[in-house]
Amino acid sequence: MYNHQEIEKKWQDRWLDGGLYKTETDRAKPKYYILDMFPYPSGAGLHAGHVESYTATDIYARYYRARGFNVFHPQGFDSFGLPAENYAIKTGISPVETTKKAIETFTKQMNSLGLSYDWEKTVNTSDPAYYKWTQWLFLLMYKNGLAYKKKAQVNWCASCQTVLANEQVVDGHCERCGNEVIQKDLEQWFFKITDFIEDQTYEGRQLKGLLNGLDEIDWPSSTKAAQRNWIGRSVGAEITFKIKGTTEIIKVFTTRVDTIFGCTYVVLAPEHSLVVNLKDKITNWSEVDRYLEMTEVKTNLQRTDLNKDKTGVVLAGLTAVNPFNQEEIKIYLADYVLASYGTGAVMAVPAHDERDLEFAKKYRLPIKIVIVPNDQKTPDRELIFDSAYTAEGILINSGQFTGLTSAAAREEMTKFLINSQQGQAQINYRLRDWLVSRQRYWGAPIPIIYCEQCGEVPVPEESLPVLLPTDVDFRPTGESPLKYSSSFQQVKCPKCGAAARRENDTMDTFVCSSWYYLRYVDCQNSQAIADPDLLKYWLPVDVYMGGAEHAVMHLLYVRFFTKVLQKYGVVSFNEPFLKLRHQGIILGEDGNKMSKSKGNVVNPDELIAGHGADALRLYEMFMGPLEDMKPWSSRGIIGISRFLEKIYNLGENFSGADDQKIVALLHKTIKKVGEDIENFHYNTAISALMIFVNNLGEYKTKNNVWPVSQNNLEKFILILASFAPHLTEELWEKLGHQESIFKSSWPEYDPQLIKDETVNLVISVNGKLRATLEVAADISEVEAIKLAAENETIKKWLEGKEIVKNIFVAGKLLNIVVK
RNA sequence: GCCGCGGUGGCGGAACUGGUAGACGCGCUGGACUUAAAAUCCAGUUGUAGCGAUGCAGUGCGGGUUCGAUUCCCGCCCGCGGCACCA
Repeated sequence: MYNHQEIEKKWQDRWLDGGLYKTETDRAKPKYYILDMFPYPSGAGLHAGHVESYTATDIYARYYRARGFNVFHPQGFDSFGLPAENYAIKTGISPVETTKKAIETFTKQMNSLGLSYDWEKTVNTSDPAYYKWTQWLFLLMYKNGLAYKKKAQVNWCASCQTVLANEQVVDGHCERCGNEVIQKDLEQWFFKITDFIEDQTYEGRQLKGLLNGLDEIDWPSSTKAAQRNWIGRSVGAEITFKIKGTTEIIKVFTTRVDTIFGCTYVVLAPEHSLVVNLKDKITNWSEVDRYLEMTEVKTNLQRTDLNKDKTGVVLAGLTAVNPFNQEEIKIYLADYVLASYGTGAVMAVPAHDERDLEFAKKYRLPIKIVIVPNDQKTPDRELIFDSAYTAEGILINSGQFTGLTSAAAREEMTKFLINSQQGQAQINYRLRDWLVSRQRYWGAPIPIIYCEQCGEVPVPEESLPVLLPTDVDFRPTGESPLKYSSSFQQVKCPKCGAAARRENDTMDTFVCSSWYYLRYVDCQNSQAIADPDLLKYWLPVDVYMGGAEHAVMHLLYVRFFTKVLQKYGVVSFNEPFLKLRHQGIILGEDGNKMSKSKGNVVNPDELIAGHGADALRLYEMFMGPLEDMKPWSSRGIIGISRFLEKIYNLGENFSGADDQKIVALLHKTIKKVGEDIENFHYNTAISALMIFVNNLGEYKTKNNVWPVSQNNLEKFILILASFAPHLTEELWEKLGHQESIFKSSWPEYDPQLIKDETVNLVISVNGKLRATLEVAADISEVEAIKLAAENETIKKWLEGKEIVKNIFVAGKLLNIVVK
């Protein structure tokens, strides 16, 4: 009987005690670095999604080891963060304690899945030996002007009592707790991620930026697209409008200079500095002031609500001048223009922009058509009044530019702007610098000291790490709890020695996870972030696996860090992860997202106890394509248990000579499973393994003996081993092997054996299948036509018809075209 | 609105560069074993007409290219994900 509990426990103990997964040091072998996104060690333990992605990489790691690669496959813990801190606030138990316990649980659970991690290579972001280097990296950024403090409108979550990065605000709400995010004017630390959007040259080296780097990596197109969207590059022009009778100017940004002859007014964001500067010239100030007050109390969410009516107010007494035709136009203030993007001002072209049209209709502003479709037919005014013509076309009513296409006009008009010094070509980005400071306790302290004399002073490298104090009150107050730790605050200025105070804020946990992948290779090193030789040998990561929810945030930040590290010579590569794959979300059995409240959560521990780790691994890989979202099925895993029991039975009851058909199928299966693993097509790999067993089963004798030689059975077990490590290791031992199956090589298939001698030749008439004939694989067209003509069914279909032609695909089909 | 991905039996899904649609698994139906059930084994299982051989229809919808289309092209519909008053 197949007793999975006994077998799995036995081998897990032996593997760990025997150091089976210890990273090899033989540098002669080609390396292969396979990495999982490390988990946040929550108190809830592993969930089905963890099992899915960790199993996927485990199979990959075992396969590449069998293929002769020096595989590096570590795992660690992203342990700083809010849940542990919030738990501490509730219970008074230190995050240090809860984190330690959670990591123990996670490690135990991962081992119970038979995952082949080398636990000597691990990281824990809340360990001072780790965050010392997080702080070191902060200083690297600081020294190179990439970390700076700035007062700005920032995102504030009142529930988490901290500021957030733009990436952590989803639809105006906190990514963590769902609370609505408000804007606050605060002084905060930023990383200059915007410096790395485009390619740059540094000390004679070409460094790829965040945009172009995407072209060189094998990542899902959706993830690349998400990053490009987030960066939001727009190519256009900056144009200067003079304000009549003053020395002031308005700069606007547009991607459609070609429409500028249709500009009938200019709009400023309420926060625009001109409003205050020109207060004296504005004749309706009380009205303007009322509008300013009204917009000030609105949240960002309210202001960017697409469904609301556009509002605005004219700046009476002011007139702007269109630099192309000297037309004098009105200036409006409206909160549909964002202060944070471009110049905070736009030229309004109602005929060719929906937003401007809506505003123009409401305030009865002129609408002037300057672009017509390529057929030169002027769209009628009624139509324009309904909906703006936003497509490109041919320019009309545009002075010397009339008749040009939109694309040509943009070029010519930009030249005109440059020559007349009224503007320039301009590229704008949506991406803002990364706000990294947090007013929370459970994170890496920012290594900065403030001195009355010397100002902002970085902590000297030799004083790192700046330890997170333990004498704190966790309760959030809107200021970092570190402020109230006396041990933390007692510090002398590193420059002048006078009494000073520390920076109270900690770093965003995404900073900790932006570099962990390189620490694994030398995780004990206290002298350097990692030994350059080790970095050179193992990096970059060959395959990275994790959830698609990190498409922007983690995956963008980690690329940014890598580019910084490359620029300053810490690493020699530009992109951290050559190949990236996402595991799909596993839904509850009811098709909904798993959640405690819905009661549809599946528990890996229970499944391992009931069906075994091998069954759980195999089933999650069999459910469907790895990257797809798919519902759990408690029946489905039973099908896998049946399959594994069959194999156990096969391992105990086999004998005899091989059937040639079975041997051929075995070699085909070896080929298919290998190729499928390489492409992460685990579902079809498992299907192929099942087909082999099913076919072998058909030749089974009456007394239940499987007709296969030990030699060939071993080959089958070897290709199954990556999926079901425990069962295959057990059978391997039963077959008389002393050494682990995971020290064996992947079996080679014989190309001669997988060639079919006969094939089912499809005979179709006018493309419709009418018969299949079993024929020699190398049958000629002439022979095939002859055989088809003799076939009764085919005869019937050809009766009274004239054969126009025959299409013959060797070894596949013959299509007879008749009239 | 823009960008990315997808739509195939009762269900999860398979189908290489256009060439037997529905592999594999679940479920279901019938049978064997059993006092009975579970487990296991055998047969069947896209719909439809037919006792049957077999025919017809069929991969979201409408067109097209082709000897032949789930696969390629055009136009739609629907779902998921990203961005979004970003000018």
